Amino acid sequence: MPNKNPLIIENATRIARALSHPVRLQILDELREGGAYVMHLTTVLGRPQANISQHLMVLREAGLVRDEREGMTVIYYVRDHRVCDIIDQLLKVARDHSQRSMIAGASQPAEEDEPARKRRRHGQCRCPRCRRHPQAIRPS
Amino acid sequence: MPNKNPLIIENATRIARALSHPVRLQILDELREGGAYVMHLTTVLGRPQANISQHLMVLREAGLVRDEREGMTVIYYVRDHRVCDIIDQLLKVARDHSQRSMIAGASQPAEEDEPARKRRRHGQCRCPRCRRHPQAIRPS
DNA sequence: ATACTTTATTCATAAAATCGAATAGGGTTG
DNA sequence: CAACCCTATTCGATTTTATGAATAAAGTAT
Repeated sequence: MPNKNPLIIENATRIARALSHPVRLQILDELREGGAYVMHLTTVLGRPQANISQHLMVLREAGLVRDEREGMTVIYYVRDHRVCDIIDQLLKVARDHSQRSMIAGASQPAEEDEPARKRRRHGQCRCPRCRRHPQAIRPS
Repeated sequence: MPNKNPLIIENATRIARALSHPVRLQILDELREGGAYVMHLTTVLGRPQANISQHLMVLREAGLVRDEREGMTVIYYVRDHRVCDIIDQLLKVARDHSQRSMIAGASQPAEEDEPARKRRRHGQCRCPRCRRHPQAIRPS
C-alpha cells in the first residue's frame, strides 16, 4: 500500500462504494466515451428517471462525475478516466472468477489461486508467532 | 466495457463492495505479502477479534481471500493479487483527489478533469438528440 | 477432563443504502 | 402566463451493512 494515510484510505473506500452498484457501473460505462444526457441513461439502462438521478448524485458526491448544464438538459461526464480503468480491471477479475466457479478447470485466470507465498515476518504483534520476531513495527 | 454480461457486472460490483470498507482494505494490504493470522490482523489493525473475523467473512464470501487452517490458528491469503493492483489504483486516484481538493493547483493528477470529449452519437434512444441519429443499438 | 487459546458465529441494534412515488425547479414553447 | 419537458430532490418503506457483546467451536496444553 503506497499510502497509509487514513484519509486517503477512506477516500479509496468511498470510490469503491460508488462503484459497488450495477447501475452506477453501467452509467460510468455509458459516460465513458463522451458523456451523456440523463434521459439517455434512463433509456439505455431502462430505469426510472428518478433512480438514475439518484445514482448520479451518488457518483457526483463521490467525485466520479461532473455535470454540465446545457439549456434544459444536463450532460454528465466522467471526471477521471482512471476510474474507468479500475472498472475494467474489476470486470476482468469478475469474469475470471465467474468462469472459475462455473467450469472446473478452464481458461487462464492469469494468476491462479495464489501459491501461498512464504509467510511474512510480521512486525510488532503479540501473536505467538510474531512474538519471537520483534522487527519492524507497523502499528497504525 | 469489455463485457456486458449482467452476471459479470454483478460480480464486479460485489468485489467493489468488498473493497468499500477501510478495515477490509487494510486487511488485504496486510495479507498482500504473504498471508497472516487472524490474531495478527487484530493486533495490527487494532480492532476487536470478532470484527476482524466478520470482515474476513465478507472478503471470503466475495472470493477475495482464502483461509488455511494450521492447527489452532488460521492463515488468510489473498486469492487473486490483481485485486491488490486494483486497490493500488483506488489509492492512487483517491490520493490525487484529496490533493486536488486541498490545494488548488497542485501536482499532476496524471489526467486532469476530463476535457469533455466530443459527445458520442448515441444509439437507440428516445431522447431528443438521439432521435435524429438512429444508429447502433445498445439496449440491454 | 479442565483450562486456555484462537477463530467463527449468532444476536440485537444502529446506521446506511436502495427505490418508487410524489413533488419541486428551471428552462422552453406556444 | 400556461403547458410541457428534463432533471433534481424529498419522503417513506424496505433492505442491507456494521458493530459490540456474548457465545460457540475446535485445537492445545496441563
